[in-house]
Amino acid sequence: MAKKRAKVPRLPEGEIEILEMLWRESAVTIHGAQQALGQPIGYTTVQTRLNRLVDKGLVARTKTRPAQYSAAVTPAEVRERDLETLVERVSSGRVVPLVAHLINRKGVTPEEIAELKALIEQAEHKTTKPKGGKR
Amino acid sequence: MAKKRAKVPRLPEGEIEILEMLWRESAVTIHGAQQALGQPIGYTTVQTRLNRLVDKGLVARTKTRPAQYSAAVTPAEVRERDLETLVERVSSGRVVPLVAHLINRKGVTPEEIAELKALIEQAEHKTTKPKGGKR
DNA sequence: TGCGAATTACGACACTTGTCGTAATACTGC
DNA sequence: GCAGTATTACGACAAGTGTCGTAATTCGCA
Repeated sequence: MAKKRAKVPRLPEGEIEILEMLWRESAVTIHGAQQALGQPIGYTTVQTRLNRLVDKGLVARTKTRPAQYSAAVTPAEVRERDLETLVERVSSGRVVPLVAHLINRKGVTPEEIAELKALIEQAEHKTTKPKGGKR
Repeated sequence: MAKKRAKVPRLPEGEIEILEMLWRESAVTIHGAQQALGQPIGYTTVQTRLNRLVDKGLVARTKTRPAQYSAAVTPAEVRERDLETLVERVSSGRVVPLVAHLINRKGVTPEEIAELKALIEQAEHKTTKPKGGKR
């Protein structure tokens, strides 16, 4: 039986590729997956990759005849981990340097600046009066 | 001969581990590397991993007798790539959602908020008056 | 009910990575 | 110059992943 995996370790690039496709498509058959991946990959290759993810508990498969595959982990779970790792790598866990990097990297549009300001505004409120922010 | 690799693809966790060690130590012998890694890994294992990185052109090795190994890629190159990938994954290349995520993830201190404000201030100037934007 | 097509199960093969052991080579102090 | 040690080169093995081919099974329906 496929073992349920609570913790999501850092996934190989290829598996993320599959998961992203599933997040976009929600549920697909092998054929659908093959199409959705868009790359020239053989049918059985897709089948194998999908099934291996099922074995790992990262993807679910229905028992219906043309089996439907769907992600068993949320983007949040996977990305959270990646993000965590990256923040750690890039700036030892510090958020500000990373944001600085992001902003300076390619520049931001005036619209984005406005949005960022709003974000900080919000954060400021949450910080100064942590009345009962959920989570 | 080791082929020089201009582009740095997404590296496996283990190789990053080695590179990070090298960035910290700047240059080490195999013994040094083994020590620096801090983990109970065999000498030849370290040797192999290091040499494989050399083959890929990511690490340089001197021809001195106890060879000195050092990173041939900068943290910036590797992180830039990781960052690029992540921004793409998390928010399709959009910076704002990612920043939002970062801020909401663990919250930020008032000091950080001040720093963020300053950052945006700067970005704003750069954007509103692109007097001589090089590029 | 039996055939052809769709679907699935299995297993194979190459490459990468982590882990070593062992053989070959280079140095060093006598 | 040589023995003994430090260093390096080579090759091996297991696990994981990407790629398939082919055999087995299940359906739909004539």
